[in-house]
Amino acid sequence: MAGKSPESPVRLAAETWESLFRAQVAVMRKLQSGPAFRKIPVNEYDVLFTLSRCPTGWLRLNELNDNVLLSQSSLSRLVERLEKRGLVARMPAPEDGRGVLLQLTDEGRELQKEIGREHVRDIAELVGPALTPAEQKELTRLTSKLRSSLGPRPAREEAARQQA
Amino acid sequence: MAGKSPESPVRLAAETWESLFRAQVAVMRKLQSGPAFRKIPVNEYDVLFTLSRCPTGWLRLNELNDNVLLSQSSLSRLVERLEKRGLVARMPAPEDGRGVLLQLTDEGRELQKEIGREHVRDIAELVGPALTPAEQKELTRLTSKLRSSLGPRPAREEAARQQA
DNA sequence: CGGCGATAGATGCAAATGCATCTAATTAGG
DNA sequence: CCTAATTAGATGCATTTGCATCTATCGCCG
Repeated sequence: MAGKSPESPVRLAAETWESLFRAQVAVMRKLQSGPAFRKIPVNEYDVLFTLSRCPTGWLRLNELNDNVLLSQSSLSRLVERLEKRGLVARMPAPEDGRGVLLQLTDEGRELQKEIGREHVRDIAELVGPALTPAEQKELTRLTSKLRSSLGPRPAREEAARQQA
Repeated sequence: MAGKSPESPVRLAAETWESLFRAQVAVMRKLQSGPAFRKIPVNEYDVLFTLSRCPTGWLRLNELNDNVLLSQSSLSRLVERLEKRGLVARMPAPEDGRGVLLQLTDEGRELQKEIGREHVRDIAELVGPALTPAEQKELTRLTSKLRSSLGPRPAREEAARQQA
């Protein structure tokens, strides 16, 4: 027998996902219970964060939906809430009459920064002691590779200018 | 890649978490939309899975709660639903009059196995092509290390004095 | 023993979520 | 051009979720 495989590829992949998933749950649980998220739920912060990272400042609702683990309708209403609270602004997409563009308001940007600072500090306290810098870099590399390999971009011609 | 930009430890940790989180979202999104989860929501499957992995077969409700990203009350009702569907059975904990023990019913075990098979296949199709076996092992190692470093067993006595 | 704070779960209720569906705008095809 | 098929978002409605609170039990200490 040429190959020693104590573990099948299928089983290995399952184990990898299991471990990744549990780690995410464990970290997220700690983060959620921290003081940073008393003012705003994690999902809503995530939207503010994604908008803050958008180079143009404006983002389409459906592109936002790729980054969040929410159904389209839930995201629609979540954004509605954020708008009602004055944290984001909407405008009809110039090139597509169906679309909606979003950006942070000044208030939204400020709140994101404020929460973001606390959030980043909490993360550092959790992840920093757990992994060496080299391990963190490797973990980043592996998760990035995994992610990019999943969604090789829906490859629309116009999609080139989305985000960097 | 010259190490030209000296990244702060805080920023590195944030980047690591960001990447881990996005990867998890991306994978979970694909898995959820797969055919395996038409019969049962992911959260509910996760409970069945955790129970199936329990060596004794019985698990306390509060221990279950550590594995799932749900509030205590939501888990309570989720289990209530599962019981109503005949997938899990409850019994009062023998040593602790407050506690509840859970185990899979035969039907629950069968459903878990059925979904589990599809689920594992889906995972393999997503993760397998994305990372080499060595990379998968390394990712497993890093996420395990991260997780174990976070929750080094919330010793009951120590846990009380953390909250204030 | 008896009281007191802490822990395990359950429950009322308001808010969030998802599914199915609807409308409007874009694109494809004759 | 005009019509069918597709896509972006919004909305009605039932289910699920979380927060606050409640009950019951456990553990501790005098």
